[in-house]
Amino acid sequence: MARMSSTDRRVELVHAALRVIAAKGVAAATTRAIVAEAGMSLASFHYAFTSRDEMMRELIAYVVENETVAAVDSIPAGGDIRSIIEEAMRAYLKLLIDNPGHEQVMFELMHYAVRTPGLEALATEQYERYRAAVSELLEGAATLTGVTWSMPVNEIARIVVTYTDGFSLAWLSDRDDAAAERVIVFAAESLSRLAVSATQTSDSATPVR
Amino acid sequence: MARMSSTDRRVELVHAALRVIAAKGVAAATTRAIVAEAGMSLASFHYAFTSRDEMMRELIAYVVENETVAAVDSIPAGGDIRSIIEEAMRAYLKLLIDNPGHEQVMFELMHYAVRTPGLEALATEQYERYRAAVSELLEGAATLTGVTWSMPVNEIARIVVTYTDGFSLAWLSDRDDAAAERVIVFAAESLSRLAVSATQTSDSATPVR
DNA sequence: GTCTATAAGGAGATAGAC
DNA sequence: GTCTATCTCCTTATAGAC
Repeated sequence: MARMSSTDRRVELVHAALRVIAAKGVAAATTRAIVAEAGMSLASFHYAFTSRDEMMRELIAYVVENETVAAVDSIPAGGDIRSIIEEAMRAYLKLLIDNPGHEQVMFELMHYAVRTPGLEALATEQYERYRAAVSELLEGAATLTGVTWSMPVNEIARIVVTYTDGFSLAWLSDRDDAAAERVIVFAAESLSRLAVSATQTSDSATPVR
Repeated sequence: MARMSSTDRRVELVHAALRVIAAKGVAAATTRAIVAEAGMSLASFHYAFTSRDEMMRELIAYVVENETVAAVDSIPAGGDIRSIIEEAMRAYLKLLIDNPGHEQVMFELMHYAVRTPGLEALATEQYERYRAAVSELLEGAATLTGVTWSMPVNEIARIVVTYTDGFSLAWLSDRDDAAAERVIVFAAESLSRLAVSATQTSDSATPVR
């Protein structure tokens, strides 16, 4: 194996670990399985990382840093706010269906982080980043359609993530595409009620309470 | 240790395993940890079960069979349909806050089942049972308040479980009670729109689409 | 039926040659 | 820097005494 900077090696090992985890779960991501996937020797692992724990910390930090919701790229152009939300959620569902392993890894890593002393903060940060990404999407959609949100956008993002996490778990358990889409239709409808047409007075919208 | 029927021993070992998992996660539920928790010898484990895998199958089947949502017992008596839904969800949130380990175990076991060949069906069944329990609650609440549901109750139950799973995950990651309650307020509001006052004609209600 | 003792293998981590 | 070989510990599972 050619020489490689320690940083590159760390990144490569993290990627290999993610592939192993996606294929077989967190429990199967032993140092041996990881180096086999990366095509390295076992000693190289401990040359790059002092311990498996350190690698897992870096892996989760990497995921939290880089894995923002990919669906954020694809704001559908036309339509009203309801259909934009619906289409964005459908796009996310498609990602899930096309690559169930990926989303399951996110869930498993989140549980791992919550369980592991010293890593709890990473789980919190992971969700903050989800909400931040969704918030951007919500603001973009509002601008596009000329509405304003009747609630802090971050609060709405929390509801969106509640929906996406919820139907993702259900889908992972029963793989029922149609049922997930029905939930999405309901979700988009309920969320669009939080949008106020900018030309309306604010109390013409339906407040939540 | 007194003699004990093999069935009793199996049940006791499953309970011990659940305690270990709640405290330290699925990965920490080794046969040794389990028998230590149960106060048995290692050999007793393999007298009761042929393998750890068999125990895990029985454990998940046990959980799926017995762990229906405890909040179902506590339908709040007074109020309209919206406040009943809200109070029931608050009751569930209280369960979560009082015993986070329990709900986390449910999530982890679900992921374990989805990952393990031969156990996928148990994950599906777990969610079906959740929905069945919630469906009962929804029908009870509808009867109590004299409304009918404008959608199949099982579909509404799916949305309810989407909400509860979603805000449970978020709460596990950030422990933000107030944020969870705000989601619950929104959820109850959105769900109550699916209720049609029995004296109204059905099209006076707001359909989802 | 229940125990102690142990087999057999996989895990993380390290020593030391090159 | 990277490798092979190995250490030590912990895992599931079993053998065999009582």
